[in-house]
Amino acid sequence: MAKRALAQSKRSLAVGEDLFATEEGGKVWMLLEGSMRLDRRGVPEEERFAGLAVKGDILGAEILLLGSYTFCATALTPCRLQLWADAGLVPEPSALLQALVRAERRGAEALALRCGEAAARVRRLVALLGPSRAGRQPPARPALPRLRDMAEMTALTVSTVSRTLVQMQAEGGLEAAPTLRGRPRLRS
Amino acid sequence: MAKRALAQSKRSLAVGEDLFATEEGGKVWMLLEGSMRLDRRGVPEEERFAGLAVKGDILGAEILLLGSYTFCATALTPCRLQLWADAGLVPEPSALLQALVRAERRGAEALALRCGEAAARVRRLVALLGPSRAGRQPPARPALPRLRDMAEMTALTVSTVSRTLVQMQAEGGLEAAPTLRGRPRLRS
DNA sequence: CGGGGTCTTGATCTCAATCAACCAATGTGG
DNA sequence: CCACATTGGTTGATTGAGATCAAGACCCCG
Repeated sequence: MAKRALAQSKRSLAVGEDLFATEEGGKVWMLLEGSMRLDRRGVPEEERFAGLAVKGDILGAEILLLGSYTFCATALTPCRLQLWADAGLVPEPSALLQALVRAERRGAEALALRCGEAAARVRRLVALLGPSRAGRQPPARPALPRLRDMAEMTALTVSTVSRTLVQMQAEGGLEAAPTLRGRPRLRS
Repeated sequence: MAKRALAQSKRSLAVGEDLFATEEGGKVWMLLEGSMRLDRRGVPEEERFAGLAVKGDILGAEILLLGSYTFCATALTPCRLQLWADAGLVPEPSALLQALVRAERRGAEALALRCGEAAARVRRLVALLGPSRAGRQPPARPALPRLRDMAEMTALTVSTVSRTLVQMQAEGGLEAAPTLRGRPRLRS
């Protein structure tokens, strides 16, 4: 069983993939690499975006209390995850406290993505999930999410985000953005 | 000591009062009545608003982990609070989990206050902290926060919020808003 | 009474939404 | 292998919702 648990204790997601969609086995994950968005299901399109997760954040903790997931978590960039808790593996109080603190901080940051001018918002967003700078292996994939996602997070439109990014990298604000140009996501 | 603890286990706040400003004794509170806003300190005015708390939410849990408060909590409406934890009184895992779930939910709601048209945002806001409807004793004070606060939460301006509220109560959308007209806050 | 805070209201202007093409990359099916 | 559909990104022209600027009313307090 130790072996089986180990085998299932890691996961990878491609851009656009959904963490909780397939499996309903109440597991809680920690995000090791990449960034994800949380969405409320069954809400009118516009106001679905419910939160953001970056390296070290906890996803799906509500399953331990409620027995079902509140949000739907989708990969913004390629992600690696590690099992953090499930019904048989309850986290320690200090770990829970840490998760709580991180959740509040992340909430504040997500809010800040939605005030000020368009350029400032986009800049804040890339700063938030940008630190792929220090990455070792050259990131084959562009570090930025799709424009559609960035638009929803910042409460802007795709057009505006595109214009802003173009201008940013013209001004050098985005260090030679790794050609985040068009290609459909690879589905399973 | 039991008596002392009891004596200090409740607190009340008037509109505009700050929960953590005076006392630095690392305590964690639960909001029993009213609503509060969280702010990041030392941030350029605009993007300070960091979160929202309503009845049942936990405030200041980070003190247990970090030893200092991350946010500053200010009363939007008159508040009553109860001691929830401190250095000597650590909460149970299930309570922590509950706090985490509530924090995430509240974060999502705060985000939703910043998308869509102005009218929709204000409507969502009053719906969120509005349920003073079912209140027993007639609320002497208007249940709504100051326009300044509502403006910052919705990322609108005071002018726009005012215009929106006026129109809402003209259309009956706000059931006879209890004359939320001008009066300076009462400070301590 | 004067000062500082809150709310209201009007006039003007601007930033980003909207509408609409268009290009590039991918995958699909004949 | 090539037409085609689909998805993601870019760009231009126009428009409108809300910001901005400004003034005034009201309330409270020292």
